[in-house]
Amino acid sequence: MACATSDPEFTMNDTTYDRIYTIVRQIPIGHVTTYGRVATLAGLDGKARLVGYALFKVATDSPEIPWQRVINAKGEISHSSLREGSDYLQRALLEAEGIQFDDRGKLDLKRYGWPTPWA
DNA sequence: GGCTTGACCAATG
DNA sequence: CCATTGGCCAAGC
Repeated sequence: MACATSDPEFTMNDTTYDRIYTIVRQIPIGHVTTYGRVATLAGLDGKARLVGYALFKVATDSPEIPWQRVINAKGEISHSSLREGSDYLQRALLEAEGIQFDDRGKLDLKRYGWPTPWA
């Protein structure tokens, strides 16, 4: 099979997941985005559910992906039964990037939202 | 191949 | 603000 692409990251087929990985990797430090936003940027507008599901799978398989910078539309960190207890870890990682959280564990999307400027 | 579950979102009441 | 509903797609059984 002929692979004309020189980039090892784009040698894979443009599957749903590969697009999500690419978007998440482009999130700069100190900024965050929502699942819906990633879905839209990945061409999966309205399918935010896929982002969450796919991202979770790659999170454990691809530590190079800053999945911690992806949160829900409420500007809060989502948590699942499996990740319950690790929610603090995600928050700690974001705080380490200079992101401040509210008492309720929320952050200001207007300030940390990406891509900027936030709508 | 059909049913259930899932890190979601937007709209409605 | 919280609860409920509909939608969308993929993976597991």
